[in-house]
Amino acid sequence: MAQKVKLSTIAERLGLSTATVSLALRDSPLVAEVTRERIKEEARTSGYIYNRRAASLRTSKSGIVGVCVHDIMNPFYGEILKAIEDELDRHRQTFVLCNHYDDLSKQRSFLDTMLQLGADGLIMSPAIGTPASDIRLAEDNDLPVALIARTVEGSGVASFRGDDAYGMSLVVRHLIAEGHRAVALVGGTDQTSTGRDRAQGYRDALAEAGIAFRPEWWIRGARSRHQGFDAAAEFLALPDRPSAVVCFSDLVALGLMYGLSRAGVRPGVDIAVCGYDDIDEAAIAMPPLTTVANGQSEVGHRAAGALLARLSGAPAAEELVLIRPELRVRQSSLLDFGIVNPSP
Amino acid sequence: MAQKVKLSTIAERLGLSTATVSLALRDSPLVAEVTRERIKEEARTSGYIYNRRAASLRTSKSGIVGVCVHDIMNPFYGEILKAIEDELDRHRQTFVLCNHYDDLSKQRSFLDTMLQLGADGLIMSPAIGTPASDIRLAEDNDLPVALIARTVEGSGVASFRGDDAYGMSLVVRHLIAEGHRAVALVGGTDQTSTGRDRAQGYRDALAEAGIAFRPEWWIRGARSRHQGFDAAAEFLALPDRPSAVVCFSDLVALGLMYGLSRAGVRPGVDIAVCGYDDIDEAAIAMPPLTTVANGQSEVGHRAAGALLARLSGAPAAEELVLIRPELRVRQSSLLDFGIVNPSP
DNA sequence: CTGAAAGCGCTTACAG
DNA sequence: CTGAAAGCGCTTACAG
Repeated sequence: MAQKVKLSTIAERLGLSTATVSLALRDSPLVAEVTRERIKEEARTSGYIYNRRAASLRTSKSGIVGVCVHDIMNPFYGEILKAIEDELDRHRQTFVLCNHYDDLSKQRSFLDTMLQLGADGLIMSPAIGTPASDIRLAEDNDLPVALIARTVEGSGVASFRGDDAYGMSLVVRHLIAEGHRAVALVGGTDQTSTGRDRAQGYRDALAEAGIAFRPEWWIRGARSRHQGFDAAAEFLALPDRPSAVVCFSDLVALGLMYGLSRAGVRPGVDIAVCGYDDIDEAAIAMPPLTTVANGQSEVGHRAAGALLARLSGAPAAEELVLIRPELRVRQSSLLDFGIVNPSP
Repeated sequence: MAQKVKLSTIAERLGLSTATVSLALRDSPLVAEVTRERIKEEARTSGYIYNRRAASLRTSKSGIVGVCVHDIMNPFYGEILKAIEDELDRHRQTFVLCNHYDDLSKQRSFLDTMLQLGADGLIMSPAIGTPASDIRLAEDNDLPVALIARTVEGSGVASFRGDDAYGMSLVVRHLIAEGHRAVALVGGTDQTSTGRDRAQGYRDALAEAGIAFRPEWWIRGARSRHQGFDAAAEFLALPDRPSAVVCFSDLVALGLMYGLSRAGVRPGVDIAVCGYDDIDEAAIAMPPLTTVANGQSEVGHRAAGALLARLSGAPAAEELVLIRPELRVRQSSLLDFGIVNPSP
């Protein structure tokens, strides 16, 4: 390639100083209109590339926001990420994405990278077991953090998520209202706040109806479609098989429905199945899936919005923002659903 | 926060020069073992954060590799990205991800950002209509590019993808062998190399069997699960409804199967359906989906590997690396599949 | 084995 | 309205 064009190249060619060129390229009114145009024209034709590292070294603003979640491929995060992306794009911030797969050292190394790159902010759904000190490390080094979906006790930073306990209680109440007394819970774990809160909502709704919680009715662990599929066997082996299941997430529910169908048990006919999150697929699934709309898009927008506000100087606020979820009833939980009937 | 610790802080405290500290932190054998340990200890206890912008400005290596695809939420890209992530992690490169959603200006602005940040390399699945000049711009500014999944004519850079024409011909031949003469193609577009190649494989296999291509049998456009679902209505409205369908992707096939089931047409019983990509879900779907394993993981590994090799000084090679796909036959294409029989 | 000095490409007071 | 100069925090020849 040819000799690299930099600010000083343009300045020399035009007989100006780098200060003037720098100001002009950023549209400063300090530079006369004509001069500004000449400079921009030269920058354009010479193929000048702005060196953000140099600028960032000087200004200690990088224009980078890091985003770290369990798994970007999970549609639950997908919708949050779209909202964040949208918000950051509008503010011309670059979006650096990372999966931590609940591996603390992977998350920590991402955090270190962000510190080293001088990122302006961080949005994260913290990995299981994230110590508050990791969050403090970022905050103490001028890297403001906003949490999504999960909370870290004692971190002292704002956190944005759906009201999982309330949302889960909505589904379970719905099933009870449909006449079910035996309702299983499939998936989730005690190790995340999401898992704990959703399980709590499940227990609360049972208790409210005077139904005793039975530990064997919670089949733990599943968080992916595949794990939901695998959980079907375990569910079907339960001694008094419940007539309804609520799942930790839509993904788990969709996998479970595949597993049940394969075993000859028809979701929406022989058994009521509900999910959680209301991902796009829920409405077109077969049968269409009853679930809880979890406000992912709002979570993303508000978290990004709050972070951007802090970047523009707003004070940090420790707050827990709970988005109110809504029940979406579809055929998977209504056992009279007239599913089309294949005969063998 | 306290005063920021930098190289010179450590140097002062220890009565050494910044040169020695810099070398020690990067494990240079030029620095005596004891000195090195003292320096590292001090860095650790003082909470020193390495400033990569400064280093990068000096060395013009950033440790960043940009990755830009149509949509990271699509499991097809998901598997490629996992492989790339894996490869880059091993080489301690930071992974900056971006969706372009086939929007050229979004892709271009990502490219500009990577140039400005001094990224070391770029892996992209180019947006529809990407001009070769965009790729040249990167290459001419010391930003090596590797293409995945799609090709850009005249770009002169290496490209890694499955052999889509061959793979699609495998599925169609399979359906013909199963006795089908009327096979529809659902989804894809003429605008991507992937779409063109898969459509070509479809035509080739028909021609080979002496079956004339009928334009109305290609229902174009669908590339997502939802679009596949929507395409079901269009397919069912065809005058002489074909007895089999191949889809542009598994996602389209899975959506189509939802749509067909809802209309009372049973995939794997009343109609044969095939996908393409062999994503995780294909094997557990109901019915399990016949598809083509497309080597996504190999595509990712090889593309990242080739890029990393260039970063370590290997010469650029314009080459097209075609991964050989494999047919995976499952029940969705075998009409005698004993699907469990819900009655209303 | 260690140090003094220059320089990566910007921006920012400060002068004029 | 424009310029000269310092400095962001590193690394890299070059000396010793």
